[in-house]
Amino acid sequence: MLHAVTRPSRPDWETVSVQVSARAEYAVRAAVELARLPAHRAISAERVAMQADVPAKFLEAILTDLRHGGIVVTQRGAQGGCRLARPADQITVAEVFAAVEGTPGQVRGLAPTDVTYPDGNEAVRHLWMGVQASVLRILSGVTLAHLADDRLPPSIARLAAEG
Amino acid sequence: MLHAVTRPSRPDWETVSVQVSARAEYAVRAAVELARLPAHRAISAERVAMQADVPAKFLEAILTDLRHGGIVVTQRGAQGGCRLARPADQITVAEVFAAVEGTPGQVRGLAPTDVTYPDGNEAVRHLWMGVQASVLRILSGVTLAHLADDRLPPSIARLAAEG
DNA sequence: GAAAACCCGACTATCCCTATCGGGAATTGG
DNA sequence: CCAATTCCCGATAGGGATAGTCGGGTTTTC
Repeated sequence: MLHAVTRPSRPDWETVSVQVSARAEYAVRAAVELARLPAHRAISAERVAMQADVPAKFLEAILTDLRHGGIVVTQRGAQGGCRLARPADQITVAEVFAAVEGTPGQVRGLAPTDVTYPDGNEAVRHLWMGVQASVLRILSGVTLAHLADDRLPPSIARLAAEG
Repeated sequence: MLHAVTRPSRPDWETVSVQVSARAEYAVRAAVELARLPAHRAISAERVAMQADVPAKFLEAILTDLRHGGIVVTQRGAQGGCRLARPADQITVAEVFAAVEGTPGQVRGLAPTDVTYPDGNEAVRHLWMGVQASVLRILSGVTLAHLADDRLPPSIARLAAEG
């Protein structure tokens, strides 16, 4: 028979799976490299791949997404390349994610607003929505300029330290 | 030539992919069903599966994880079944996740503390850690008792509404 | 001892993610 | 004009994780 042992609500083995896809991570790293260039200076995708340590052909595909998402602009031909479409302090990490993640905000393959829960189970859906909002809030608060300077807004740095 | 058009930092197409696995979702739903039982009352896995609308054999595997994680206790034999190991208000959703998610807190398949970034790119890693801490904080703030009553702590309900 | 119920390892099927390939189209410098 | 450079894009392969199933074994109760 078990007693109702009171456990700490956050034992140290307790974690949650926050998975950042390689695609998203590479996109951020690449964008940060671009953010470190002098304004309006373009460099080739291959050089970005080297500097950000990302497989070159894969990065090419990612840059296509970033271009479609309005994060970067590109220029073909000799002396072409790519650069940020806007100043680095006006591009948030959330926007970078949105550009590269094809299927946003999924709960079991469905858009969270579409998941139907029986009556009396709305709270579960709201919980997923809350998590999503929280993540979005963080990623919207960090710009490429922050990352290019290797810093974070204080509130987020505090969160990271608490981890 | 592009002007530096000032975009809103959160256009409405902007989302992030917060993926809740079927496994985790089922685990939470099942645990909530158990939380709604009278104290110390056990029911069979198959009935839980029906009530929570989860494939029966799959739930069996999930319940094994929950048992290993100390979330539920089970009793074999006729009139056996499973029930929560502790009062529902002492079990957080974070614990449920921890029990069922095999490979927690990954960034490209590595533990976030193990991902090495070149000098000057620590902020990126801190950002992932911040996201993770934020998610963990939310999931640690919601108990099965909350969900069984179909409510959330006010701060989290507010987050969900903002979504 | 039969029925109820959990227990568990093996297995399949499928999907998505990562990554690459090959060639085409634009641009520029000479 | 030509050739080098660079982006552009669809097709596709491989691998690993995820979802879900199967069959049979074990424990407990009536």
